[in-house]
Order: sequence, then C-alpha cells, then structure tokens
Amino acid sequence: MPQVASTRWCPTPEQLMILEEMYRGGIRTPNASQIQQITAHLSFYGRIEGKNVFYWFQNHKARDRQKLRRRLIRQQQQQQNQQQQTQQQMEDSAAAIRLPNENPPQFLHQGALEDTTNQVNFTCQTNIWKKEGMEMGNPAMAYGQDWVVMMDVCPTKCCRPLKTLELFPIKSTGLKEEFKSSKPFPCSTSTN
Amino acid sequence: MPQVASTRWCPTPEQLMILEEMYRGGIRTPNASQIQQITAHLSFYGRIEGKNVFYWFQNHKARDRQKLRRRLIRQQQQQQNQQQQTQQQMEDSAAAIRLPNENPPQFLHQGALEDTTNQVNFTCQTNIWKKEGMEMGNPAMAYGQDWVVMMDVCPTKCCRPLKTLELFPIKSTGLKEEFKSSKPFPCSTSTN
DNA sequence: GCAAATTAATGATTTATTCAAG
DNA sequence: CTTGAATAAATCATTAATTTGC
Repeated sequence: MPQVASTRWCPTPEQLMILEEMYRGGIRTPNASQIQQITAHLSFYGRIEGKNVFYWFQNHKARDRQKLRRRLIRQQQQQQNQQQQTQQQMEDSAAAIRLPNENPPQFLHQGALEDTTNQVNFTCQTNIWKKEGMEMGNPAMAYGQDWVVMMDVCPTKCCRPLKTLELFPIKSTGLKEEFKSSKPFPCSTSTN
Repeated sequence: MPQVASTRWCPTPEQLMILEEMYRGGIRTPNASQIQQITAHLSFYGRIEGKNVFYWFQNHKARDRQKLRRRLIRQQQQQQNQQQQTQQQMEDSAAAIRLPNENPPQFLHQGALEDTTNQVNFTCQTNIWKKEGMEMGNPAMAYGQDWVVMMDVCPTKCCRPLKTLELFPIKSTGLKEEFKSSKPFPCSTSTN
C-alpha cells in the first residue's frame, strides 16, 4: 500500500517530543531562522515543513492559553460555589448532621495567582465554553474505601502531621528531571 | 442555579499546576504520608481530599504511559513508511526552498510572465468553494502562503553565522522570548 | 473481538485585534 | 487617521481514540 499521502502533517513521536521540549524550554514564537533550523533538525525524523513548525507553535501556545483561561473560569465558578456551600461538600463519614452555617472558606488567595495572561480580559468569552465536555468517562472508583485504610494504616509515619516538611521542592529521588522552571513559563507571554 | 456541589473533585488551576510540577519532578506514586502532605498543601487552594491526590497520580501516570505506548506504536508504523522514502525526505529538507505541495494548477498563466512587480503569487486556493460570498475577489491574505518567501528570503539577511547551531538544547535565551526586535518575517517579499 | 458511530485532539486556515510608522 | 506587519483568537477539517451494538 503506497502510503496515502496524508493531507496533513502527522508528527512522529520524536518530533513531538522535541517540539514539546522546546516549548517547555520557553520557545513560543520562533522566528524565521529558528523555524528553519528546527525544521531541518526535525526533518531527520520524518517529513516536515517549516509551516508545520510554525503552526505547531501557534496552536500549542494558543491551546495552552486556552487551557489556562478555562481553568481560571472554572476556578471562579468554583469559588462562587464554595462561597455558597462549602460545607455541603464536607465529609460524609461522620457527623453528617451539621448545620451549614459556617463562614465561607478563606482560601481565596487568588490574588497571588499572577494573572500573567493579562490580555485575557476582553471579549474572547464568546464561545469558548461551547463545548462543555470534560466528562472523562467512568471514574472506575475501584477502591474508594481504601482511603481510610491506607491513610490509617500508614500512620507509622503520617500520624505525625506536624512537621511542615518541605513539600514543594519535592522530587522523587533520582528520577530524571527535565527542565526546571521556577515559573510556569520563564518567558511570560507578551505583556503587550 | 442551586449551584449543586459537584460530586467529584475539580482541581483549581493552582492545584493542577502544583500537581503537574510534582509529576514532572518525578513523583509517580506518592505514599500515604506524601499524599497527606500534598493534600494539606493543596487544600490551601481549595477543597481536596487525599483520594483526589492519589487518583490524580494514578490517572496521570497511566495516561502518560498510554500516550507513550501509542506514540511508540505509531512510530514503528511510521518508521516502516519512512524506510521507503527516507531519501526523498532528506532531499526535501535539504532543499528547504521548495514550494509547499501546492497544486496550483490553473491560475498560473494569469500573470506568469508579466508580473514583474514584487508581488508574490499567492495561491489562496484553499477553499474557494466554501464561502463564495466573502472577499474572494481581494484576497487580503494573511501569511498563510508566505512560507516559501519567508524561508527563502530570510537566509540572505538573518542568517547567523552558520556553524551548526545546536538546536536541541535550545531555550529561549533570556531575551524575552518575543524577539520583538527581530521580526519573524524581517524580509520583504521583493525577491523576484 | 470487530467495525460503524461518536467524540476528542490537533493540524491548518481564516478573521480580528494590536501596535508602530507614516 | 490610515496602513501594514505581526499575532492572537476563532474556526474549519482531518485524523486518532473511544464508545457502542452486534
């Protein structure tokens, strides 16, 4: 079967990996010469043209932003919800009878959430959420019960919730680590 | 409406970011105490339970593996294909100055010879039949077709010293990533 | 198990917006 | 104020992944 020339570029896994690595490395809108070089390199792994590289970065960047925006929106909605009925969602295990009259949660630290996407503010709310997908299929809650057990059995160590072990710099011991970016994106999007 | 509390955990952007960072950092199957810590930290940003953390890592790991597997499969298939046309691709990429596989059949005759202006023959033939009413008469053309021009013209000017620039460790050098100074398409189209 | 039907992902185009020069 | 370059947003279109009925 003579491979039916696909109408559109279909990146090989290596190409994809390299592109993603570059993206993580900070590349967002490569200029012409960069595109040329990237294309040259990637062509080693399969057919590719400059426009493919260009489009890939365009799309990837755009969809990254989109994802962020969605998250923000969802967050806002969530906070709304939470302000209204935080307790509702509280635990079910014990003391199920508690009147929901506590104060709203105070984890509204969203001020800290740097709104680096400050160009997001205008009218692009048109129909980003036209697709309300995200159902994600069946959760297959295999062993939802084990939680108690697990968290409970382990206590040899965790029963001591006391120390604020450094959590964020956490890393698994020796696994290969890729880039370390202190910020989501070392190069913020153009602040216009 | 009544803002029904979602039955399932819906991570906030911060939570997601932190989890992803941890995952990138190598965490795959946190143990109970790790989960506890992570949960404690993340609960700062919104409601979350230990099982959410657990499931998240489970799922993320699984989907990562799945993605890899698929890429590998596709890669194998593609490599088969490639072996048949490797040469072809090499040449293509080397030439690098090649019209994209456009098939610009008919309207070449139109200005083939007389067009001594610096106009480039845009072949905006994409889907003429789709939107007839629009401005097909005056294709204002974005740069969708400029690829040839761009890749062709630039080298004369923006070609940097041609050592084999190493491309893979590429990172956006500290410079703002936007390269606003050097425009992506710095070269005029007057190559004819 | 399987292929048709459906859905999600993403490559490719087109349209709208921004910003700087003139 | 207009125009053109550059880019972001929106959209179209095709491929892949999943679901579904057999």
